[in-house]
Amino acid sequence: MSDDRRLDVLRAIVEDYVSTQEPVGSRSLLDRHQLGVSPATIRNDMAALEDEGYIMQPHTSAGRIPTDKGYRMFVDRLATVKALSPAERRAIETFLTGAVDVDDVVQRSVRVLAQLTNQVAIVQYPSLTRSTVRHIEVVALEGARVLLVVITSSGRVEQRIIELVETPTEHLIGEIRSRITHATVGQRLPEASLRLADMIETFAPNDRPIVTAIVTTLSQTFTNERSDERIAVGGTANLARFGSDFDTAIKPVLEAIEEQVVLLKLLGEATGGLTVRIGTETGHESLSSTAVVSSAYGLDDQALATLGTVGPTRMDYPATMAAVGAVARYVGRMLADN
Amino acid sequence: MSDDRRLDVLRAIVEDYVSTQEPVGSRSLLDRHQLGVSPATIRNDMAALEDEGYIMQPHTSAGRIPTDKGYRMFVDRLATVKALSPAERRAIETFLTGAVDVDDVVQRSVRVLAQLTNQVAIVQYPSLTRSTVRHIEVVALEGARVLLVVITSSGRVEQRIIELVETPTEHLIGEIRSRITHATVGQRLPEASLRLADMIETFAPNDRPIVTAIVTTLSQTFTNERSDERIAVGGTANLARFGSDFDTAIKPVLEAIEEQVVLLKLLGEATGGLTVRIGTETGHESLSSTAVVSSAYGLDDQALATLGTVGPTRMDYPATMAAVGAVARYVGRMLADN
DNA sequence: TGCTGGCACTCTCCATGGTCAAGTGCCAGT
DNA sequence: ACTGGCACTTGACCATGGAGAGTGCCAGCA
Repeated sequence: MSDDRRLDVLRAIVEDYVSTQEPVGSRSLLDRHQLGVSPATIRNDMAALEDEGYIMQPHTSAGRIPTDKGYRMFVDRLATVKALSPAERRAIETFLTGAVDVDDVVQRSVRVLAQLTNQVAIVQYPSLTRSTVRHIEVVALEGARVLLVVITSSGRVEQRIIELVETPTEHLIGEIRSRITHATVGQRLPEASLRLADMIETFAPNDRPIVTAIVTTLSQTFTNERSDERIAVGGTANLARFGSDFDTAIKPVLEAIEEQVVLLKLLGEATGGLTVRIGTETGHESLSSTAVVSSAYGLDDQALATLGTVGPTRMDYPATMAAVGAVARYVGRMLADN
Repeated sequence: MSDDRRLDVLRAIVEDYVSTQEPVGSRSLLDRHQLGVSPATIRNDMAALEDEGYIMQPHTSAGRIPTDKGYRMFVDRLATVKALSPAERRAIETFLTGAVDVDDVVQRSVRVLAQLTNQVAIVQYPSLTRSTVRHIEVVALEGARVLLVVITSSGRVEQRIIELVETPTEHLIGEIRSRITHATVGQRLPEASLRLADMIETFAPNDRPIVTAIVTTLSQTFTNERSDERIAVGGTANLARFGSDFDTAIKPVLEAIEEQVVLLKLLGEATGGLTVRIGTETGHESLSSTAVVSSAYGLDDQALATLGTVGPTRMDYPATMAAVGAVARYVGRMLADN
């Protein structure tokens, strides 16, 4: 028995099942693919594939459907990369080009990704902790209020307003601004946070309460988990494609979306390239019929955050992977230009 | 035939149907409510209510379910206001108290509202056009870049970075800042935008290109539709309660959520108090089995934006209305304190 | 005039059972 | 090593036939 043909059969099963959503039998498989052998031969191959755990039967007299292991094999070794059509490339480009700020880039990418893949799209906002400080501004408002603004390398702007116990002199504000700028610009945020702490000592004891208040708030902003974990979700209407059983197929995904922490874990710390997590590989019981395709994006070589899609395990992997990869590249480029 | 009793029957039908989700017949209705009459009498009343369009039968030999008109009557004249439990009040309070900025207030309210009502919750961000300018900052960054920051009365902070054709002098920046501040602080944003336009003339011709660039960007920020229409959505997992038929019950709602414009229309320009839109009253064909409960929220008497919930028409109106009202009041208070 | 008990009727729901088609496993033959 | 053939399994589909819930209506009663 030829090993090659057996893998061809597996590929054919995955492709047919993905497009028809129905268990595929030996006959209908031959109708769609020229394998040059008879149904009986296919049946033997199928039996072997089933023994090895790549496919299974929903019930005795039905066709076969791929298992998670089967999809995994398909993704790793059988799928041929499907290039995006020029129209799709253009769609991504024109859609993203109009963005005016980081927020807008994220919103738009989530839309375009959902539309391209017909799945639920997730885009994580550029991580604060992985960015560097580009600019810091300290501005006195009315009374003892002070506005702090941080601009990061990815173009993200974070601001905080605090109320001091006493109104600072203009000179002090200027001094604080320039020393903070000197200490932190160009640093990664976590490191900048450390530098700030060291800086308090360099001020006169009288000024320290004010300096401490400002520095503490900035430090919090630098290491703010909440804003580091922000994500945008889109394409939830595509949940229709997940299956007809609401409780087992759709509800778990909606719940995961509500729990942003779960979503972030799903996207995972994709180190660089495309990551595909199939069924139980997601590490969540309730998402066993779900697959996640994700990719890091960033400026040049440096990963800023992650984006991806969530769909049923029976998805068109080559197309989805191509779309996720392409959007990740474009988003990275957009943020680099900024 | 007593009109009073007929309305009692309608109330009983609504209450039973909401809690059981099944058509209610004359017998089971008497089991749960002491109406002091026989089933036959109830049947006569039901027939009359059906003639008037308040209830209907899904099929000949089934119980009755309320029509949109029936729910409307219930909401307008029959429902007794259900006060929130102390535990619920406390939940809202503790949940919202921890918020650090406007963004956080909105995120938290959407969560608490979804949890209280077990429905899909929607909160519109405080409207820019209905706020006043509290503070404006113009800061020179490196090169010819300038950072503009607007702080509104509701505590919202908008910022924009622009690149000028030429590096402005520090003196010019200071001048621009003070004149803009003078012209706009305390004004509503649309009016502030008008004032800005008039201001350009007061500068020396040489400075006008720079002033114009800054003023134009600020003006755009003041009247930015995109950020005026931002909304947060939560509790989508509660869509499970909408019904079992995905395509007719759930998908339309998901699609409405994707189309933020539709959502905003749904929330509507609730002028002040609680607004309830039932079924076709939403003005959307596909949402005919959906009801929207919304309320404006704001500082004191001034409406800032709207929040509410989307649920099936067979919802617990008194409870939902109480929750929406309470959250709206708390959110208004939170933003006023700011 | 309004309420009640009774009765025939209608319609959905569900369990039953039989047929059909798809698909399988296996075996003997090439 | 592949193929054709055949017996077998099983879910999907459909018609059938109670059972149960609920109705409308009528005649009788306060």
